[in-house]
Amino acid sequence: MHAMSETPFLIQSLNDRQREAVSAPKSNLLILAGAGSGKTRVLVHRIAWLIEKLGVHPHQILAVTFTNKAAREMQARIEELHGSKMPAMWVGTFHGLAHRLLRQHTAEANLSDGFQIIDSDDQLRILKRLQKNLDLDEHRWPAKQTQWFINKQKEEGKRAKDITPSDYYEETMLRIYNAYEALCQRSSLVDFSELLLRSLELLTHNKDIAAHYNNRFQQILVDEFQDTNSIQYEWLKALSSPDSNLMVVGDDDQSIYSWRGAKIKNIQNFNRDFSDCKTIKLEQNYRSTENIVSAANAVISFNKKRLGKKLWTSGDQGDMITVYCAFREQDEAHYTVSKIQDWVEKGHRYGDVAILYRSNAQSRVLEEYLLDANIPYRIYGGQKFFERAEIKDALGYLRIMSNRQDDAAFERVVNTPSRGIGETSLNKIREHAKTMQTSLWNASLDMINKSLLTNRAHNSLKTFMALVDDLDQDTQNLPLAELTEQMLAASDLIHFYQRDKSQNGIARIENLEELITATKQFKLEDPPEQMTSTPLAAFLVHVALETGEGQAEAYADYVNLMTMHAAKGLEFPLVFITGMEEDLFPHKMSSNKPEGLEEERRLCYVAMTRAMKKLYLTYAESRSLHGTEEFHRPSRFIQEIPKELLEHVRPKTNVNQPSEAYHRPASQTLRGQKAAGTGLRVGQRVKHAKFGAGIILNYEGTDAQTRVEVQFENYGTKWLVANYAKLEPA
DNA sequence: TCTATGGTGATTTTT
DNA sequence: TCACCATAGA
Repeated sequence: MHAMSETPFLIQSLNDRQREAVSAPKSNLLILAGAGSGKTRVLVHRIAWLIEKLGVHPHQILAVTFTNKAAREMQARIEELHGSKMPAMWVGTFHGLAHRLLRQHTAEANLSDGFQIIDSDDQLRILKRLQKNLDLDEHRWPAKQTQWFINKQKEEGKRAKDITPSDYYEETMLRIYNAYEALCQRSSLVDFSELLLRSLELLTHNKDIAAHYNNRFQQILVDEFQDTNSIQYEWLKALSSPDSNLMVVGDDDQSIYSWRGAKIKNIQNFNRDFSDCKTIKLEQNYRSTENIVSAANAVISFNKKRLGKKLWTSGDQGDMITVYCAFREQDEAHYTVSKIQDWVEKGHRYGDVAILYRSNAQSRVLEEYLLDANIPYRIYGGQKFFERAEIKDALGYLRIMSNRQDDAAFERVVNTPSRGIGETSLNKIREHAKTMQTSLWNASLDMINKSLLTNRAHNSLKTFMALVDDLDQDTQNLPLAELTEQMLAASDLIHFYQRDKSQNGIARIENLEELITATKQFKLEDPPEQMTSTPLAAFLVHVALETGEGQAEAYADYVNLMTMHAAKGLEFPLVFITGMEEDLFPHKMSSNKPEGLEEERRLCYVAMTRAMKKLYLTYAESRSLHGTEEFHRPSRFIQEIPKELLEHVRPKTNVNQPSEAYHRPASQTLRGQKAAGTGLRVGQRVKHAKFGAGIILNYEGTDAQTRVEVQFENYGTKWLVANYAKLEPA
């Protein structure tokens, strides 16, 4: 193997700490990897080292990530480094690997071979229906909240039977939880948290199976460890043994998902839970300029609960960090756009640029200005392909063709497009299914046999069921793409959406066509998918675990818009962090509790460390939020950055001599704007006791210190403190 | 079954 | 403000 001879060279290309991590003897390892410190590199090299130097067989390695993207990247880089495919190694996401375990042992996991995975949207629909069935008022018991409760319990490893209700609320939640568990079991449906819980139970209830994997997985590696939740931690414990080693890589300073159940404690207690553990810190940053690194360090140092780590770089000092104080969000957007134009005029790409914000709603104004300036952009984290309504409809048909007991799919498609099975008949079917303790499909069959429905519903239902049965029959031996095309035609879905001539309808048809393309491209590559009974079932598994992100054109040159959360793991030469305002960032929902505030600060650290060359922080003095004009102070995070790293910019607005850059937004956005706390507006005519008549050009500040700039007819322009100047409207 | 209207509430999101 | 929802009415 040529890889053997390459290894020394590759090792040399690492820094001391990285090399220490990669070449450590077999042991438990905690790698604290700062932003941009090359953690994926270390993970990948460690795997190569294990195989080539420490005699570990790929078969004995388990590598876990959070996202499919990260898993794919890791797999590709290992294979590239090693020089060949490594099918024996398990690389995947927590959910993907849990699924694989379950497929491998369906019987022991008490699942049928054809079990399918549902996403959170399906889960919510099931719960809504269930609650209606239980006669629970949807206002008093919002299904969203129930969903949250159930997932929370599962993530703590708790089944309905494990919980003793302490009040009426929990009692009710448990009733639903029980009904939900029963329904999923009956329909062979598994939700995301169930994948983990069920596979954990598989291991804890079957000592021999656990022993098999304990013995097999000698080396377990985990990426983004700071994001693991309780059940994922337990899951890792269950797969490891005293004879195996865990290498976890993470950064407590980048833990931004506690609200999703991630436990920082996992990384903080790792040393204690896993004996004989060595900790290595990767602190050299290869991404950003020194100024950016210093600024990020300064901000994060305000957090109290840290494992302690300080990034450094041997790179250039770089530019100062520019702080732009805008009057309004339009002004902020305009400034951002103009700086992007400057960047591109210097010969750089749009694709180098990221605009980050705390909440999705902030993207709108930015989009308007980008559109206006003809700058191509892309928003990350919109709706995922396989989550679109029309795609889910199509998948609903495919699912029920694959498994008639799938109640979620039945509900979705029985009357889509409408074929005369209304709410009344559906309720009867649901009722019947409930009393018979069976699926909607079986209940329908029974009702047809016993003629329990009105004629119209009877016939419609019969047609629907025949449609599904026939489709299934007729397409048994067809390739997936043809099967899908037949289904779209026979179900009338295509025609249903073709009738919609709007922009929206056209897009939906395009998406359905895209679905056919997806079926054409789908190959049975992953072993767990091979373990399903049919190619169709395999495809359904694939789409359930793979939401269809990131198929962006490889060399498309777009400005990237995304939330700070979505930016984690990415890097861009030029980064704008917008909306640096108190109550927006840190967000007011988080800033009351110290833990919340610390997480916001970590988010700021994450956002800042995305920037490689140049970082802009922008904020607006006033911003319309939920319909009202709000005034926010600049974010405290700006003040946490040492002054000497910052360069402040503020639009100058002088009506006589408008400065080129701010001409347009200034005149447009300032006019009519209220100078806070003064009762005065920009553009308003006023009279001063000494200076006489004038017009207000600008203002500054938001409290008792607010100053206004007035152009007097006979005395030129002056800045006056509004509270003292006694300006009268004229 | 489709459309219009009003009430409501409004971080962050992967699988 | 705006988008999403549920409900009512044609």
